[in-house]
Amino acid sequence: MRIGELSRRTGVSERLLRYYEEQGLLHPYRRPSGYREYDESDIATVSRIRTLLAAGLTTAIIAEVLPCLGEDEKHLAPICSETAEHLHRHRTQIDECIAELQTARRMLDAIITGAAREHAPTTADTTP
Amino acid sequence: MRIGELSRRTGVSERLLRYYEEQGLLHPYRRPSGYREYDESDIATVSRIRTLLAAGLTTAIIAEVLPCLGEDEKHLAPICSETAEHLHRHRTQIDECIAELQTARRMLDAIITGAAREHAPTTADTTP
DNA sequence: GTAGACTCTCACATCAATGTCAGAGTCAAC
DNA sequence: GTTGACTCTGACATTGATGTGAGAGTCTAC
Repeated sequence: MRIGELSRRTGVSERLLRYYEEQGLLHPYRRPSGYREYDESDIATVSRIRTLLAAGLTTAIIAEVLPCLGEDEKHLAPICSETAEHLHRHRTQIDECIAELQTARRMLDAIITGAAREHAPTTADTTP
Repeated sequence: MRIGELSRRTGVSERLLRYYEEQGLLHPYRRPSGYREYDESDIATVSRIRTLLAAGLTTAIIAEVLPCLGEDEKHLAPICSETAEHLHRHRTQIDECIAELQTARRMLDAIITGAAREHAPTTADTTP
């Protein structure tokens, strides 16, 4: 498919799709005309890129990490230890962030519940 | 303490500490001279800010979330229904954010595990 | 073949998180 | 009361992820 379709199907602007290619995250082949040609798997790749970007990774890191995430969870390429080091640190940060957010969530829960019931339980079970 | 000490103790530049204040994340009181005066709890706050920023949240979001991470679980103030409405929306946002981060975390996990073991289990137990 | 939609490259703009610098005021120790 | 370290505000620069627009080439359906 061409860039317009990929853009529509992923919700990511064409500008960004070109940018991701420039950063080495996507590698569409080119028609003789120069038009980019993407395949179905690129949809999943774009989705992954968005997830990792949203989690605070940079395109540089993602470029190193993406080859480790094969089409369907087959991460074929091994990564250098430096990158692994970085990933470890970032994972820890994400863990901390999740923990913070969960704390915030519990707190909100307590407030909301308390507002509804006129008092706040210390430990609220809020699992959806 | 003044800004220099907080900067040294948190490792965050004075420039950023002022920026965080500008964004509503910190609220030091001011001496008559205009000097900012921080207290001990601001160290923890700055640490939280760094964690949340590193995980991809914006200062705007953090500004809304931070008050929910109170010093010691004191959320006594009763709230109007409009505020409750807001809290509900916010809780949803936090839930989405947590879900996104968990997705990213699983992704990182797969990569790290795959790199370490040369093959990847579908569900990796990576709790430290 | 041609019109309209699509794509190309390239360049400039923006936004958030940062850094850096300048000039002026403040604090503390001597 | 003076000096050196600290702080203030304010302005400009940068970097990474984005948006936007221009001008030229390409595709497709008629």
